[in-house]
Amino acid sequence: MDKDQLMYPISSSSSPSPSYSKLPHHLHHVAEQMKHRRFAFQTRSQVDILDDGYRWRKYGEKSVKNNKFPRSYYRCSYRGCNVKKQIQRHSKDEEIVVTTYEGTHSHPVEKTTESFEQILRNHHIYSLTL
DNA sequence: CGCATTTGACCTGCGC
DNA sequence: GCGCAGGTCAAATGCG
Repeated sequence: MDKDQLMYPISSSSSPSPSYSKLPHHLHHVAEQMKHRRFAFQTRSQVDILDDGYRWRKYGEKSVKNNKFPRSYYRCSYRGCNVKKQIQRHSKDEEIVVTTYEGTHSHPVEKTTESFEQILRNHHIYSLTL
């Protein structure tokens, strides 16, 4: 199949085009800033899927080297929202779940307001990186 | 039917 | 180049 055809719809400015080669350099820089808004935290939890109030659809899973647990890739299922997250377990301490968010939601939270703050409240945060 | 997940193939960047 | 690692696609499949 023709990958270049069906890759990403070139719609908004936030389309995750795999290459910025056609952009001027200063816009390249801006695009970089916008997209790589990412942060991660680690919690001690039996389940890897923490309810953060958003609806996610899983789009991939890859094995991680030196780790018997895979990493799961999710995308926010709100139409047009390109926020992603990945979840994996710590290689040394399998009780620890590492959740990484990337991007900013372009829409309000759909579920209850509690969800995300409850995660911070009910789980012990081991590390947080911006 | 309309959504989500599974899963192997595929892509891309990087080091050798 | 080649091979690997990380990331993504999409057809098949599952489920309410």
